[in-house]
Amino acid sequence: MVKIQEVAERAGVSLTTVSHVINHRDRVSPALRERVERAIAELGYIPNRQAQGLRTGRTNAIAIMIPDIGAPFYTELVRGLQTACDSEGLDALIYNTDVPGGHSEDHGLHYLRMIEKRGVDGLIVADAALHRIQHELLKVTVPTAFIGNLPNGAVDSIEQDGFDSAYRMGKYLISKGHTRIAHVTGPSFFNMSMIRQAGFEHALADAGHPIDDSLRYEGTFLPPAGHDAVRWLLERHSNNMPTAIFFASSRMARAALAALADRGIRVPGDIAVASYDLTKDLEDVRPRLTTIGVDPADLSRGALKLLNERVSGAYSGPPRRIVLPATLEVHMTA
Amino acid sequence: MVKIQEVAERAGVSLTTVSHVINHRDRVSPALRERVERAIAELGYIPNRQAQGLRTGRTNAIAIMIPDIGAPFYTELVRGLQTACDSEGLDALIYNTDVPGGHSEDHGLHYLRMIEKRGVDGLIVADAALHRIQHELLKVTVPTAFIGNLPNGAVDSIEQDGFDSAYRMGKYLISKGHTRIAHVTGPSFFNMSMIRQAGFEHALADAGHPIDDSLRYEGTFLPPAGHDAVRWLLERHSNNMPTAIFFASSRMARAALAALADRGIRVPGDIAVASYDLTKDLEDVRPRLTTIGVDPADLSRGALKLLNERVSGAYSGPPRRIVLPATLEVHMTA
DNA sequence: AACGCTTTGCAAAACGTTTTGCAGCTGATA
DNA sequence: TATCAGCTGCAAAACGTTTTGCAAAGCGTT
Repeated sequence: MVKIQEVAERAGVSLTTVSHVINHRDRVSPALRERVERAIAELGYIPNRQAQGLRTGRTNAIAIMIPDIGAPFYTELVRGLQTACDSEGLDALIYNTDVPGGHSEDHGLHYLRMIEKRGVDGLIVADAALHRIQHELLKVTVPTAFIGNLPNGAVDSIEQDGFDSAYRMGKYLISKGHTRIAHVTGPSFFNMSMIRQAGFEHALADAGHPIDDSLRYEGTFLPPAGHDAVRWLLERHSNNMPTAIFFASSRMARAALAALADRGIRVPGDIAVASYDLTKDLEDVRPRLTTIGVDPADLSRGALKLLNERVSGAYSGPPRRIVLPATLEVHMTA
Repeated sequence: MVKIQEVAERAGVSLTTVSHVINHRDRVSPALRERVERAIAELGYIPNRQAQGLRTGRTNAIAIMIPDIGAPFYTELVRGLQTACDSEGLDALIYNTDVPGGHSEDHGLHYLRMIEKRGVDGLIVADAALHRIQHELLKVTVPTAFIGNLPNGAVDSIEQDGFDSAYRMGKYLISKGHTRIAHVTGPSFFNMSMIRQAGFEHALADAGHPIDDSLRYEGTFLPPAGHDAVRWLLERHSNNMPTAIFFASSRMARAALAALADRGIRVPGDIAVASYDLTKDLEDVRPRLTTIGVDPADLSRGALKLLNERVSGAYSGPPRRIVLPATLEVHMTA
C-alpha cells in the first residue's frame, strides 16, 4: 500500500504539501500542485480511509434504517440512496430491521443502539413505526433525518404529501364516474395511514359523495391484507358491490389483483382498482395499476441532502420538514 | 467519546491491559479482567473502529457486487448477507452496478476499481456477467468469492446446481403428463443459461420426449422477455400449443403470467407454467407458480463463510467450489 | 536461599493521515 | 538598503488503537 510519504518523496516535497494538495487545493501553487498530482497518479496513491477518519473524526459512512428491504418502496429507497452516496464518496450501511409490519418499536430501538455503536456520520430513519419514538431519535448523538411523517418534528424530515395525493386520487376516481368506492387503508397506528385516509375521504365528501363507513377496511400495507380485503368485499358487499376500490399501498393492491383474478372478477370490468405508491415493480403488473405516489429515490436524495447539511455544519438551525408532491399515473385498472 | 485510557484509569490498570481484555481475553487474570470489564460497562466504552482499523489493517467491511438490487433474487441475497454480516460485526457495502441485463463487463470493471479503492477486507461478486472477466477478479488484491457459475474457478465460488434443478423440473413436468413443453431460456451468453437449458432438455430426452427445437425461445431473465415469449408462443404455435412452458427465471414467468392473463389464456387450464427460482415475492403471485431453486440467503451465507476463511487466513489453498441442491416447490400452475 | 519458569502488566512504538504554528523566501514599499 | 507583508512549504503533534519486548512478581523446585 503506497502512502502519502512515498508520494511526497517522488514529488520532491514534504508530506504536508501532498496532504494540502488533496484537502486544500488552493493552498499550494499550481505548478507544485500539478507535480504532486502527477506523482499521485503515477504511484496510484489512495488515501487510507481509516487514517483519515481517525484524524478527522469522520467515518464517511451513513446508516439507513428500514423495516423491510423486500418491499419495493424500500428497495428503491435504498438504491436511490446508494447512488447518491456513491457520488459523494460516502458508504451507505443498510440496517434492515426486518419487521415487515413495521410495528415493533423495541426492535427499532435495538437497531438504534447498534448504529450508535457502529459510529457513522449520519443516520436516515425510514421506518414509520419509529415516529413514535422520536424522543429516542433526539438522544441519538449523530445527525439524523427521517423519511416519512414526523408529527412533532424532532429531527429533519422529508415526506410525501399523503393528504394531497390521496385527495387527488379521490377526485380522479370521482371524475371517472365512480361514486361508491371502497377504501382499504393502512393500519390506524401509523400517522401516514390516517393522513392518506383523510385526504381520500375529503375528496369524496367535497364531491358530494361522502364515503359509506361500511366501505372502509383497515389493512396493513402488506400483501396478505390485499387478499383479506377482497374476501371482506365479497362477504360483506357481494349484493351491492362498489364500482371501485382504492388501496393505501400497491402491495395490497397487487395482492388484491391476484385475489380478484382467483375469483374470476375482472378489472376494471367488474371493479376498478387504484392505489398509492409509485415503484418500478408495478411496471410488470397486469393489468397495469393506476397509482399515485412519489419516486422513492427523490426521498432518499432529499434526506441525504438534509443530512449532509447537518454533518458538514452548513445548517444547524431547528429541524426542517420537506413535503414532496406526488405524481398520478393513470393506467388501465381505473 | 470515552477512550481506552479512561477505562484504564477507572479500572486502575494500564491501557495495554484493557486492550488485552478486549482482544486476548486469556492473557489477563480473571479477577482483573472482571474489574476492567466492569469499568468498560460503566463508562459505556466503545472501541474506535477507525483506530482499530488503522492499527490492524482491517476494515471489518466487505463489499458485494450485484447487477440489480430490484430483482428479488438479489434483494434477498443482500438481505441474507446483511443478516450474516451483522452477526459477525461486519459492515456490508452494496455495489449495485445497475445493469439489469447484466451484460456490461466494462461497467463491472469500473465498480471493481471503485471497490478496490474503497478498501474492504473482502469482496463477494454476484454478477454473472463478470464470470467472463475472472482474470480481473484474480488481480483484485482483496479476497474474493463469487456467487454463481465460475467455469475455470479463478476464485472461491458457490452456486446453485442449475443442471440438476432444471433436470428435476423437466422430470416433474413429464410426470404430470406433459410431452410438448416450451422452454424459455436465459441469454445464451451466460453459462448459467446453458447449464439450466442442458439440464432441462436432458430430462425431456431421457423421458423419450426430446424437445422440439421450435419450442425453444431465448429470453433475457428479465420481465419483458416474459411478455415477448408469450407473443412468440401465440404467433408461432397458436395452431398447436404446447401444454406447458418452463421459464429459466421467475421474473420472466411472472410477466408471462400477466401477458397470458391479458389474452384470456388460463393457467394451468390452457397451459401449465413453471419456472426457476425460489424467492419470497412469489408467495404473492396468483396463480401461485410452481418453481425450483435455492434460497438466496443460503448462497450469501455460504459465500461469506468462504470469504471469512480467506480473510482470517484459516484457509489459503486453491479456489473452492460449492454447489447447492435446489428445492422443488409445487403449486397450482403446473 | 537460590534458581529458573510462568504469569502478569507496563512503556513505547507504530499504523497513515490532517492540521497548526512557524520559518524562509519573494517582491514591493519607504 | 532596510522593512514589511504575503506566500509557500515544513516539522511536529495528535487522533485511538494494538502489539512487541521487557520487567516484575509469583511460585515451585533444588
